[in-house]
Amino acid sequence: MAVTIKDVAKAAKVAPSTVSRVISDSPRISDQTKKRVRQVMKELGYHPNYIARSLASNKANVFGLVFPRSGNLAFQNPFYSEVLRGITQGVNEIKHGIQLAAGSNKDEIYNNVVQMVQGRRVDGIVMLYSQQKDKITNYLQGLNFPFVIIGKPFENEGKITHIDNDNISAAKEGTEYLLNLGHEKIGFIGGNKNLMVTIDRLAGYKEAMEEAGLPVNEDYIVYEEFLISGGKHGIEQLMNLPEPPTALLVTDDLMSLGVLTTLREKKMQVPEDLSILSFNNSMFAELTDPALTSIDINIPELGYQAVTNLMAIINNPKEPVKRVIIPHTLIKRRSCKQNY
Amino acid sequence: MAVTIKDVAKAAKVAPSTVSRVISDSPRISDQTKKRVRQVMKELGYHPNYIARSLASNKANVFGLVFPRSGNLAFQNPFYSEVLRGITQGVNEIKHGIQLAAGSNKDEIYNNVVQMVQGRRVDGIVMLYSQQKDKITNYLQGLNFPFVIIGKPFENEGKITHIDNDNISAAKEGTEYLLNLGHEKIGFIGGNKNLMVTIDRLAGYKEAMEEAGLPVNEDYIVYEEFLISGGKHGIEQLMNLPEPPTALLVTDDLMSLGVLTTLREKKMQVPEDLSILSFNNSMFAELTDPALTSIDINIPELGYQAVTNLMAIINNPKEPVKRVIIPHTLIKRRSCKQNY
DNA sequence: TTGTAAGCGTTATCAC
DNA sequence: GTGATAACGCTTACAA
Repeated sequence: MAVTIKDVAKAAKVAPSTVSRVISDSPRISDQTKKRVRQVMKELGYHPNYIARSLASNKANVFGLVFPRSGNLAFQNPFYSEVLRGITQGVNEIKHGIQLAAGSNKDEIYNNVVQMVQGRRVDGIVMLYSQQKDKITNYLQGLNFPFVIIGKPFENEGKITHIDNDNISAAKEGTEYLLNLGHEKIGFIGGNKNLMVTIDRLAGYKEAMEEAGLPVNEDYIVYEEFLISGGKHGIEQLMNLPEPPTALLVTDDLMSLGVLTTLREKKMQVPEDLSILSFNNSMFAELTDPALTSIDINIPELGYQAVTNLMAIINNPKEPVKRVIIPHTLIKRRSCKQNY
Repeated sequence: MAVTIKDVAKAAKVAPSTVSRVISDSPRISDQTKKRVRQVMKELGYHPNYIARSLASNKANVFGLVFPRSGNLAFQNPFYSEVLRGITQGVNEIKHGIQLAAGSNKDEIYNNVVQMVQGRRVDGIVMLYSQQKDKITNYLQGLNFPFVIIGKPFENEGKITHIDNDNISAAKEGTEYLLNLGHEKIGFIGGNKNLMVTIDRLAGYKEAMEEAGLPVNEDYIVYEEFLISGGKHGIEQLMNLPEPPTALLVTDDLMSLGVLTTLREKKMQVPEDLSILSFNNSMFAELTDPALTSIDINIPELGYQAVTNLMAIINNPKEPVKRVIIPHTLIKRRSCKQNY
């Protein structure tokens, strides 16, 4: 069996509680004893049993991460590895672990979350997506369990701390950029209709169109998955219109990749025949041909802030609800062009 | 505070131990009591505290996953989301949780692993990569802690259960496919030199060349990261040779994407000017132009088998060491062409 | 500054 | 079949 606090206590000729205090570096222990106890810990190769610690202190020091379902291929989007990078950095700074809730369907993930939460395996949850009428979100809220959302909550926006971009403004600015290039027939390829990110980006698009005094043509708006294939389907629909758009707002780089591929098959040139303004500025954006003009949303920072804010909520139950907005930047590359 | 086993016991007028037995569906409890206790559990909304259970039973029911460092962008490779899909399925079937060890540098990840292991937070570990002289692998082996590797161990191959493809054969078959198309000047773009997958695929490539009686030109062999940029750098080097190859073995689809992009910039045609045989058959493979001929290695199955075999090791300490080989398939698309 | 002892919510080993 | 009760390894009043 492994070395316990008692073994250390015995060897150092102190009480177990003293060892515990040394571990937590309590100021009420003399430097001398600390030194001695630490020495013994080292000699015996002691390592705290976190499970026992969790039980006694009622703290897991682990956060749970909720992914969209992995059957849904959208989960292959580089968004998740990038956000994970920020999360990883955050939890390492506060010496927390991360546990995943994932599965091939909604129920599986939901059960995962219930077990993490009720099983006391995590102190808080980061939701990596946000969508309408989400069972998990409702569950956590009902329990008043600490959690944050990356994205904008569907409802109770004022009650749930969330880390988001200002997607309305981002899409509005993107649209305005295209408008300024002289485009009027601008298409919109959104993600899943239930996702808040889709809803917001669409709103920004419409706002810009309306402010420019242009009609919002519903035929120009399509919804697809955040996937290469989504982009393919989306562009197919738009190009089949009697009067196809001259520019496109594509809400995800992966989709843009699909759009580009399909257009190439159709022997259409980007940006000569069609301008594309993409979102997320993932690693693909600068590697396509032409490189994509894309709105960078600083994905790792979304993850990092999620962790930081979750920790704040747990440490202080009276922590005010926050809406943290991560700034976005339009990265101009070569997929947009003046329209004459 | 939450409902405990004692609350249930009191309400059901039985002993806590009886409740515990009902939970584990012990055959020594009458159906009557089971029914009654279960009823009470439902009424009170009881959920077991897994932390307490872990402490008492000395089982975490959680597996740890070790990722390559997230600073290393290679971790953005779709390989990881795909392998996660298989792992997720596996752990859900056996009702286990998953905890991540990740970080921006080797030490961070190593510390993560030590904490998971010594902190008793996990019962076993899945290594999602394999490379030479890996500190973590050595640590786990020294402790005789249950773990499996996805890929081939650098050393002690006969002592570590691992889930792998037959990468030597895969690369050999791929090379032979190109040879049969009439290519003789075949280049090889590998991943990091320390990765076993690189070493094996290179070996297969060389074997095929030698068996065909062709010289292995070291200039034709380059090592890059499993990234789009890796592909770009790789192809740059090869095209700068006085006599560039007519066909390429590219050991990752993401790399192939980079190769394709660079070639397009250089106005070179695939497969007319250069044939490309790629690996992994990730979601990009069929979406590039031309679609990539790629060797499918069934990534989710690697993950699923990793979990299954890890569980077997934990359940039976005498479980024999295994080398599980997941079959590969050459998926022919449009990136390879006869050479005249 | 340190020690004693109760308790965290289970499981497991005895009894009966 | 079921009930006491002692672990599991730690934290944390409360004492001293």
